[in-house]
This record gives sequence, structure tokens and C-alpha cells, in this order.
Amino acid sequence: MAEAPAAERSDRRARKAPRAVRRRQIIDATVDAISRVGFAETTLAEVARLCGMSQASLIFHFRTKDALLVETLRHLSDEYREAWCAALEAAPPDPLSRICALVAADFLPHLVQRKKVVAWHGLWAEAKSRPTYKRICGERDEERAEVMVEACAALLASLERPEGASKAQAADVASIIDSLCDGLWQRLLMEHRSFTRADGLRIMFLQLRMLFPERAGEIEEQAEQLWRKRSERGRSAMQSRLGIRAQP
Amino acid sequence: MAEAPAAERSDRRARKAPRAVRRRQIIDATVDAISRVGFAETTLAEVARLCGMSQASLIFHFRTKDALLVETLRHLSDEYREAWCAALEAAPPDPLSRICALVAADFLPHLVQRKKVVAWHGLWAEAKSRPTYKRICGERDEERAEVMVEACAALLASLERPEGASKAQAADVASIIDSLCDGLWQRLLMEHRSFTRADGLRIMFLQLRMLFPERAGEIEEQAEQLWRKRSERGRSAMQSRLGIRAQP
DNA sequence: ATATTCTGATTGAACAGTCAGTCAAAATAG
DNA sequence: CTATTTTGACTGACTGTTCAATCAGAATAT
Repeated sequence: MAEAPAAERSDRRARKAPRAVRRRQIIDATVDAISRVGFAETTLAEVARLCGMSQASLIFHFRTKDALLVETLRHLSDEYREAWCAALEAAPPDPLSRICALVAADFLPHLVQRKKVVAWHGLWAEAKSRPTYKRICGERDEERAEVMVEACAALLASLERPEGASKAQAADVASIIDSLCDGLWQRLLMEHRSFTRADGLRIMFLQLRMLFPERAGEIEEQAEQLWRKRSERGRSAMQSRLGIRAQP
Repeated sequence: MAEAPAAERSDRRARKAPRAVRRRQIIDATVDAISRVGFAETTLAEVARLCGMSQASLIFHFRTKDALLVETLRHLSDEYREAWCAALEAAPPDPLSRICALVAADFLPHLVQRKKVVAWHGLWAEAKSRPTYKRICGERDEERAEVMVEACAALLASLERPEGASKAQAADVASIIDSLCDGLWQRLLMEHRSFTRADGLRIMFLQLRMLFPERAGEIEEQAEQLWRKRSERGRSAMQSRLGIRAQP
């Protein structure tokens, strides 16, 4: 309980911290606040309390409350972007692997933390009436959607389906994948007792197998690989099979 | 403009309106306000302005602002429930028709108005930190989900798929349908210029055909029927074909 | 019918509380 | 020292809510 080694524990009593560090602390506290009390009830006083600073300090580092909220949204957006970009780079270059990686990134436990997603949704909900928010959210979604459409197009092209694999078809498939992701996250947030990330991931892979039945085997392989990684982190006996068989 | 016939036109200048009517006017104005300025910025002053009444009147009819918001949420919830219940009753009793009816109800133009859904999402986003909201939203989702699961179970049972049509399977299929609906609505709200209700509906039916390829013909039939009804309301040349063919 | 009383709806003005943002002084760092 | 960071105390604007007064129309009495 004594003094901290000053490096890792540079937090509370460091009177003067680098600008970027303070800003980050404040943003983290803002995320915390929004996820706790909701967007509408998030006040500077609450954020200040959560990061142990004065209200005036927040205003000193971000000029206004609105600016703080915008930068919080931007931070979350950037972080999310980096997460799926990293997942994408770590994945093999074939389209199917890329799609699986993108999907998996959305459901990996500590890549996308609950607290952050709650805050994200709180800010997102206000985007409809705040152009700036809308722009940030829009950019985020667009970029990911593009990558997904490309991967889907590449995969569809390789499948040689009976009727022409048009651009529109790839867009539709990508729409289904992305929208289902969003919808499942919505459920995850509301029913976080009865519906887990594992459930969401399982259903996503179910969907992938339905979209690309020709590659059902590979998809199941990728899923089981994920489950194996997952079980390293705790739960030993996890239902590792998908619920529905591929069509014959 | 002379006197109104007192029955239909009981609106503005009726000094004393029945309690229920006034409450309804206020709730409508609240929906309007939330959809315009967002939940966080919705004040009693704004709502009062929108329905041409005094702030004090709002408090008179609903004891507090919170109560007004809760009753607004409940109203939207009830209205939505009635919409899909009506669609369900109007539909033929076979499982597939019921599923199609439920899906279509979510995307039919004036059954579910945009303004209301925007407001719904605004309130919904706050539910994470407001137990009362959460309860109302939860009830709404649960009831619909149950009906969907039942219909899916009945349909799956009739298909005689190779491996047993378990309860879990029906739940998964229902999950996919409902979650995709939610996700598509999310897109609809954000990209309401480039992504229309018709796009959403088209993708939903795409999904249904993928989930139940054995009944692809019937599903396409139902879809085309919907499109025909739709085109009565204006647009003459609407892409009436689904983009992807069923698997052979 | 007319006048009177009663009741519930409606409101303007005022209230107390909370909010984001200001400021000058204190604390810290280089 | 000077420059930057930090904060407690303050402010003005705005919030939801209260309240006494007003008003319209129904009920009652004459």
C-alpha cells in the first residue's frame, strides 16, 4: 500500500502529468460515466468525481463539455477501428479468413469491452440530432463496411455460383453480416445476463455457414479455433459445436 | 375557416379536451421532441412549445417529467405491440406466413413511423441506466421473441431436416431473424438517405430464404405480394425481384 | 330560461436546484 | 524567476416543479 513505482502507477497523485495522459484519464472517466448513468445524466461533476479531478480541470483540458464528448466518441471510434484493423492484419489473406476475423473481432472479450460499447451506444443514440456525432459514427461504419463488402465480393467471386455474383450481391451479403453484428450487440447490451458474447459469436458463425454453405467446413474450423483460444481464458467446458448442421 | 364539426376536429382551440386526448397530444409532442433534438436535450419547455401548451400543463397531466417519459415509452411500446399483433392476426395461420408477417410489420411504411422509431431508440439507449425503461423495453422484446421462436419451431418441425429440430435450433433461428431486424433498423436510422425501408425488407426476405431454403418459393411469393401492396402507395417501378437466387 | 355554484383544466410567475463555464489565486515544473 | 497546470469559489443561464389565480363548461338552483 506504500508508494507506487512512479512508472506504471503515475495516476492519482502525480501533480503534473503529460497532457496526453491527463486527457486520456478524463476520456476514460467520461466513458465510465456514460456507461454508468447514461448520456443524458452525464455531468462534468460526475466525470470529475470519477477521475478524482476538479470540474475546472476538465474544462481546462477540453475547452467545452461538448468537445470532451466529441473527443470521447472519436477515441472510442479510433480504438474500435484499430481493433478490427489489427485483427484483419493478423488474419490470413484469403477472403473467408478476413471475414471471420472481422466478425470475431466484434465478439472477442477484451478487445471490445462492455463498458466502452455501452458508452458508444449512448453517444451513438444522440448522433441522430448531432451532426458532428453522426459524421464520426458514419465514418467508422463506412470504412468497416467497405472492407467487408470487398472481402465478400472476393469470396463470392471464388465460389462460382450459378447466377452472376454481382456487386449488389456482395453488398447484400455484407449488409447481412454487419447488420446482424449490430443487432446481436444490441441484444448483448440489453440481455447481458441471459445472452453472452459466446452466444453472439456462435450465431454469427451459424450465419456465415448459411451465407457460404460451400465453405461450411472451413468456417466451422475457424470457429473451433476461436473457441479453443477462448477456453484458454477460463471456461474449460464450452459448447464447441455449432447448433445446426450444414445442408447436405 | 369556420367551426369544426366538433367530433373529428377537436384539436387546438378546444379549451377543455378530454383527459385522454390531452395526454395523447402531449405524448405525441414528446415523441416529436425526442426525435428532433434527442433525448438528452428534450426539455419540458420544448415539448410544451411543440404542443402549444404551458409547461405547467404537462406537469398537471403527468406528475413529473420522468413519468411523462416513461408513459411515452410505454405508449410507443404498446403501439408497436399492437402493430405486430394485428399483422399476425391478419396473416394465415401457417408458421411461414406468420414469420413473414412479423418481419414485414417491422418494415411497413406507416405501421412503424420513422419519427417514432427515432424516439424509441432515444429512450431505449437510456434504458441501460434506467431500470424502469429497461423493464418496458424488455417486456416488449420478450413477447415478440416468444412468438417468433414458436413460429420458427413449428416451421422447423414441418421441414423434417436431417438432424433433429431441437428447441435450441428454433431459438437460434429466431435470434437471427430478430437481431437482423434490429440491426437493419439501426442502419435505417443512420443512413436514411442511402438505405431505405425497402432495402431492409428485401434483405430480410433474402435472409428468410436462406434460413428456410426448402420453402424459398413460398417466401418469394410472399415477398412479391408485399411489393405489390407497396407499389399501390406510389412508386410504380420498384425492383420487385430479390437479388439472389435460391440454391438449386 | 337565467343565475349561481362547483370542478377540473390551464397558466404566468416565481422557486430552488443544477448545470456548464469563468476567474483569480495557488501549486508545480523547468 | 516564468510558464503551465490545477482548483475552489463563483456566476448566469436554464432546469423541473410549485402555486395561486384564471377560465370554460357542467351541474345545480331559482
